[in-house]
Amino acid sequence: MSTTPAATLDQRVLVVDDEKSISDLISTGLKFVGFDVRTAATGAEALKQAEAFKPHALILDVMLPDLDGFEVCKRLRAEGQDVGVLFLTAKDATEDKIKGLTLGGDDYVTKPFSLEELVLRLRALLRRTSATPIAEDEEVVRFADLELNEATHEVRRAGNLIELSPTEFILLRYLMINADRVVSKSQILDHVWQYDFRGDAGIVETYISYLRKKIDIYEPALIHTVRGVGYRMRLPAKK
Amino acid sequence: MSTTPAATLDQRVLVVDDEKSISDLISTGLKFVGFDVRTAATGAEALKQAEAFKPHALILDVMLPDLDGFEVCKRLRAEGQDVGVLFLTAKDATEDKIKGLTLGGDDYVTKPFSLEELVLRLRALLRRTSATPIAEDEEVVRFADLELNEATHEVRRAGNLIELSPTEFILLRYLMINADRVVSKSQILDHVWQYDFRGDAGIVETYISYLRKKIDIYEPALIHTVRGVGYRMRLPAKK
DNA sequence: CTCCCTTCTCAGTAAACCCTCAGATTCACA
DNA sequence: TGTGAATCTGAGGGTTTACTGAGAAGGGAG
Repeated sequence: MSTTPAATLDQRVLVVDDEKSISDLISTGLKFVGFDVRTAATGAEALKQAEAFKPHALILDVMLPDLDGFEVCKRLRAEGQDVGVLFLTAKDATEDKIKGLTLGGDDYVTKPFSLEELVLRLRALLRRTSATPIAEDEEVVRFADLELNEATHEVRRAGNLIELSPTEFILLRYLMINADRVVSKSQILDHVWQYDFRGDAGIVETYISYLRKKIDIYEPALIHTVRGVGYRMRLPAKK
Repeated sequence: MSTTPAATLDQRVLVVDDEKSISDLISTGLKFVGFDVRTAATGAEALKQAEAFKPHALILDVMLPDLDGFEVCKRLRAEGQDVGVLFLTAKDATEDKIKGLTLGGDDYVTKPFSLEELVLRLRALLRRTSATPIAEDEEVVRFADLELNEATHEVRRAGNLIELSPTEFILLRYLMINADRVVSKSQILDHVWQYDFRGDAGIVETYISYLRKKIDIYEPALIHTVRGVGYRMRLPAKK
């Protein structure tokens, strides 16, 4: 859905959350973009699964019914499992627990999150923790004369710098990654907006409008409406 | 995260501390910037490890359950192991023990420290103790017309000397080392602030503000906010 | 002990952002 | 060409986020 499966094929991710709705959401989303996913609902189960599954990364809720996320992480590391961890935390979580996470390449995402945001952070984490050094342009998404850099958060069209708000940035990235494909408004809503968003899909139209005013003031227009279906990023049809 | 791994690749460091949380912190941080790290929890273990591992440097807590740090150091030297040592001491340690250390090229850092500070001192120590003479500008970080000298602790912009407090210095250095990349407030907190800091990430905003008033009174501004993400040091965008 | 520097907190202000809504516009199809 | 549905977009309000000045707390130097 969001990138070509080949790019992440064989990357194993263990998702640990006791809310089934959340772990389902994440697991479906990740499977779709090509990860090999397992889930666990408790800390104990996570430890057991990790041993057999040998994941490249963990997505780990800090609030679990038995052990907390940090404890799970600690025990894994003690066993020598060298695995990057992406923690899920409530927004108002006490910051002192969070502190120190980014040192070892781990990271955290606050609930509620959007799928794209999660995948983005997961990929960044896997890049950091993998042995191979980070190739410069692994962090750049391109389409036509559009260029979106995840490391610098810069967006350029034909070399011109474009300022985007956070939501605009994620939306544009989603469109670019799905270039040439039609994505529906509800798909966009599911991926780009936080999962607890309970508003109208009309918000997507608003943001598409914002984007057009920023990136399609240049020729040719790249964002196209497919009436009754959704949106599609493409170059003008040849001939 | 903080420097290019290549720069320190293959440098072996032995970390000796009986508090696991501390040695973990240091070890993850150092591994991440490219050092080859081993750990030991006691003086005896340290001596054993050192023999096999042949580290280029030691990070050595002075308070160990068996031998104290100085004793470990003495015995190593007696065996002919010529290795630089970075001592870790409590803030209130008797200074007379510490004095005289810097004569031999060794150094010390007081607990609690920040990771960047530790890495900074470790690198300086390795430069001093390595056989190859110290290249002058290995100790200078540059970005645009900004110049930060690690040896003299001097900062200049367009030639003008700028007075910075210790925290401001480390923060600026962190931004410069990560020039062009966006660094989040939690990343900054994890690297620049002491590991026992239990405050709000808002402190980072305050210090960014301090820095701006000192270095961005010159044109062009170099410290840029990426709303919702973090900060980024960069030259003005072309176009 | 006093003064000065530094660190950190807090709160008020300013700005950016997100979202809703409604009127205008476009499109498909009869 | 007329009509309804879908889409576009400007305006505005409420919320969030960042900036900055003021001041308390702590430590070190003289």
